[in-house]
Amino acid sequence: MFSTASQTMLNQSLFEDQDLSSQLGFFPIHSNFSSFQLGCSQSLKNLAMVPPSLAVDTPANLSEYFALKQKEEIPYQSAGSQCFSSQRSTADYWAWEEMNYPMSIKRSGGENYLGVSAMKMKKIKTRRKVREPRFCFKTMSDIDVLDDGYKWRKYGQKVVKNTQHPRSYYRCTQDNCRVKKRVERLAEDPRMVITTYEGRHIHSPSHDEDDSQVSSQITNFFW
DNA sequence: CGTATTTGACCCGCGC
DNA sequence: GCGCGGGTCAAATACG
Repeated sequence: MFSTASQTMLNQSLFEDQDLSSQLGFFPIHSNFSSFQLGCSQSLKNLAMVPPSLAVDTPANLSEYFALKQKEEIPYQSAGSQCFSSQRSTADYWAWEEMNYPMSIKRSGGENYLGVSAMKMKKIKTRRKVREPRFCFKTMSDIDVLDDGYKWRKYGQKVVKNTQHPRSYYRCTQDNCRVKKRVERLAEDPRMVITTYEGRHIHSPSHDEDDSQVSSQITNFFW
């Protein structure tokens, strides 16, 4: 069902580092992207992987998956148990999300460097604040801002160190909805777009289409 | 003219 | 304490 041209290209890209992916149970992605700087096993305790059967490979599928995610219709899996037990064949995993509790990790250099994401988790631990749930996608697309059914307003752009592509920051335009997302391109492969969502919408997508119909179609499609 | 984007300034947590 | 760097703010600008 996902045997599209983009899927093939995506997999080729993702499989570049077979060792690390099989070792960690998820794909090593752009080392300069803070949310993906989790190349150590400890961090997996705080991640939930997207089930392979629900892997999405195109912007359209991303939109569908995101819609489901927002409605909590897709159960989260604990990466800590899934990745290192029976599910060793994790080649289809390509996205992850943070679980909503702090982790105790120590910062280390090189490939195991933990970026902002992890550092903020540490802050949360000390401040006893709960971080908004986050999950992210790696998608092959010419379009930076993928249509996920929600309306976003850009509030910042930043050139992250050691990358040539700027990271863009968006906020949901809906009143009282504090969902944010970050969009950036992979340095190693500019064809890939990484979208990170933070928080959960308090409303349904503001699309012109018939949302309920779309939703039911998606549900039937997956389950 | 109202709304969205751009972009430099600013904030703040972290490591040294 | 200081500097770095990611994230956010907000004034200026663009756009319709």
